[in-house]
Amino acid sequence: MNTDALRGHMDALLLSVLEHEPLHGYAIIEALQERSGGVLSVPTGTVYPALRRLERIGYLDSEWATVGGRRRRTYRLTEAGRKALAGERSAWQTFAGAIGSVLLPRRSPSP
Amino acid sequence: MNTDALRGHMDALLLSVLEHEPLHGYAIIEALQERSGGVLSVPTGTVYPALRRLERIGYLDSEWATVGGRRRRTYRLTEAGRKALAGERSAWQTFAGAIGSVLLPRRSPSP
DNA sequence: GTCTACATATAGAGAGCCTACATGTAGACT
DNA sequence: AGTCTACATGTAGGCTCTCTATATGTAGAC
Repeated sequence: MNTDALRGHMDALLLSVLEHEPLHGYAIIEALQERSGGVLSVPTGTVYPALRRLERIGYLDSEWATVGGRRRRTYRLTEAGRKALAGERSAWQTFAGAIGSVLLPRRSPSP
Repeated sequence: MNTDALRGHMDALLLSVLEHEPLHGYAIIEALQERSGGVLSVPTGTVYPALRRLERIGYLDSEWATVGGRRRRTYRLTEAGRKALAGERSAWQTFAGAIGSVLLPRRSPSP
């Protein structure tokens, strides 16, 4: 389960994972996989550029840390990012509702 | 509500709309809009090429008709398209479930 | 000495959705 | 007669993002 279907939803996923705690890229990938019950395996070549893009547009900021001899870049949500997350969430609900109602229409209830 | 978010889900939408009756492009666009409660306004430049693509890979076939002096190309689901639709539906449910569980986590239930 | 896990990054390809434009009929209104 | 809107299909080109593949390096286990 892993096509281009993610397109347009990565931002929401990344912002959401960072909502309650700052994380570095590698940990974000693990968090996505864990939170989605193993469904979302997002490759590093997707996540790292996306994080930089989100930083560039002001939704994240980052700082370097060294833990156990390894360099990490830790990302945290900005205020703008927090607002964007709220927007992304409601957009997702609208979107998923719309797709759902086309794809999985409920039988008309007994009259 | 109309970004690139549709990417990867157009096939499912089109196949689904054609499940119970053949329709021509223009009518498909209207059906999508109606079924989604006005949320999905898919431009013609998206739908017509997508329909041709689906026909090329064997999920649809089409024939021309003239109704009230206007030419229509009516698309109908093939057997392969019907199978693909089933796959798209379950893929959507997996996908939406995964995104949902990342984006809208339920608070842990009282222990 | 090698392998795996941890950790980040970039280049290039590919897919497909969107904007804009082109074309044409039918019917209503002025 | 002329214009406007709804109906109806189609293509070209741009753009953005995701993915694959590759590169680099540390730490710890075996």
